[in-house]
Amino acid sequence: MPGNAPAGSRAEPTGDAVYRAMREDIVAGRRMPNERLVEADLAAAMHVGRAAIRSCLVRLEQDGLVVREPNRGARVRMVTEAEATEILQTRAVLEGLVAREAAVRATPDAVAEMRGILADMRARIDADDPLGYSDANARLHAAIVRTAEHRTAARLIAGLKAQVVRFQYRTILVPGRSRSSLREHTRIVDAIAAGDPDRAEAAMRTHLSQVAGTIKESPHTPGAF
Amino acid sequence: MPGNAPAGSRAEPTGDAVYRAMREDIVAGRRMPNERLVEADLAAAMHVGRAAIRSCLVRLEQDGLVVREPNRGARVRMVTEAEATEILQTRAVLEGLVAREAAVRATPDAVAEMRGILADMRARIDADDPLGYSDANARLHAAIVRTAEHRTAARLIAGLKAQVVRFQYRTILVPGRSRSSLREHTRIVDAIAAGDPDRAEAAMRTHLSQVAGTIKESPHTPGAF
DNA sequence: TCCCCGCATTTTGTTGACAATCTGGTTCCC
DNA sequence: GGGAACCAGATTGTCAACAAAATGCGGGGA
Repeated sequence: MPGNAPAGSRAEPTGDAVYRAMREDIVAGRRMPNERLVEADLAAAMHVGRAAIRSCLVRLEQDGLVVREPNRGARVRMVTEAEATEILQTRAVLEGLVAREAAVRATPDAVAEMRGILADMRARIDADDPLGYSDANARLHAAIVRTAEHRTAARLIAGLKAQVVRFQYRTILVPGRSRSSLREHTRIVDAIAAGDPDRAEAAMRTHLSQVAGTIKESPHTPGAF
Repeated sequence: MPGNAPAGSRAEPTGDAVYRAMREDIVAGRRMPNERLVEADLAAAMHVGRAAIRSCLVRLEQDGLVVREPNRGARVRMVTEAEATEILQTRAVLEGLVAREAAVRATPDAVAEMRGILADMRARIDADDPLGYSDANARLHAAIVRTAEHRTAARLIAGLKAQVVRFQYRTILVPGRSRSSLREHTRIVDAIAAGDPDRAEAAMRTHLSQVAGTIKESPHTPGAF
């Protein structure tokens, strides 16, 4: 087991904290796309040296969350609709791989957890709680990724997800989407429980294709975040 | 077209050049795994400030090519065999996606180019030139990726490839591997030429499964690079 | 009125020095 | 003799100041 990050140990004192905070700001939409990220301002706002900000911006650029032009500074990266589609296609095959691995490795405990989350999702639909549903949705995908024990795919998926959370909110408001989504998720979990990798992968891929289709069809809401 | 890096423009004056050089050093194996990367030394060796090296190391860490521990510096990342397998699995699904897209988008010109490369590969086998074959191999994959016009997948694949080039050389020496490899590649190109996405994806995935299998079965050669 | 040129401002890129931390060997005490 | 504290060397993390570059504005000329 190649030492993954020991959860308890301290990482880069300031640098890592700043990175996480900034990243969270961007993915949560607190920083608007195309917003300029001036190093001095950020440093002052976060009570930290400019060097830390700089290093952080480099990392975020590598993550694809910001763009940095040579002598013109950094801006929050604008993800176009076409690119969001690309990203979702990519996520689809990666999560397909993860579902496949999960089907191979799933323990009864893991399956039980997934079924529990499915039940929660159903409850959220009945309670007409789209945000709660969305949250349970995320938990289910996370559980599948965890079960797969595939660090490489997990890392890539996390990176891609961060780039498109902004588009996510569109799907959770489409009427009737939740019910079909739940059906799709149930099929995925069934395949994993049955230990059928092919079916698990196929189910995951059709699920994410549906999501992509929903995003493409849903209307633009430019400044709506 | 969301402005990709305009090839001709100048990027970060020093930073980008240093990054590319260092990356090439690691990928090409001129820096051994686990080798310590001391900022001051690198800065002196490359005639550049420590800040540039620092920024470069941060980028390489995000690429997964180096590991940086808090106050203990950076080292070239050691990729275990198990991890190489993970990476190849991931590449398999990503290149599968790319092959699928290529099948949809392929123009007659693109297909002609691929067939030309296939012919070259055949010639290299007959000439008993494994390095030339390996090179043509890379060119074919690159041509497929180019045809697919899928920037997201292309970026991820490039990142993964960089991490495992070190293992690549094992496969090209396995006797008889070249001929089956050529067969697999021919099937991929046939499917792309026929505009059959499903078959293209399947062919690419079986091909990369074979590669993964070959790597796993081939013997360790610890210090051999 | 419109366009082009030069200047001041803003912001990034770079350098150097200093502080904090870790490593490894040494010494002192039991 | 063994183990723990300690000290010197090395290396990273941080900061402040300087230099280079780009942007935007205002003035001058056609």
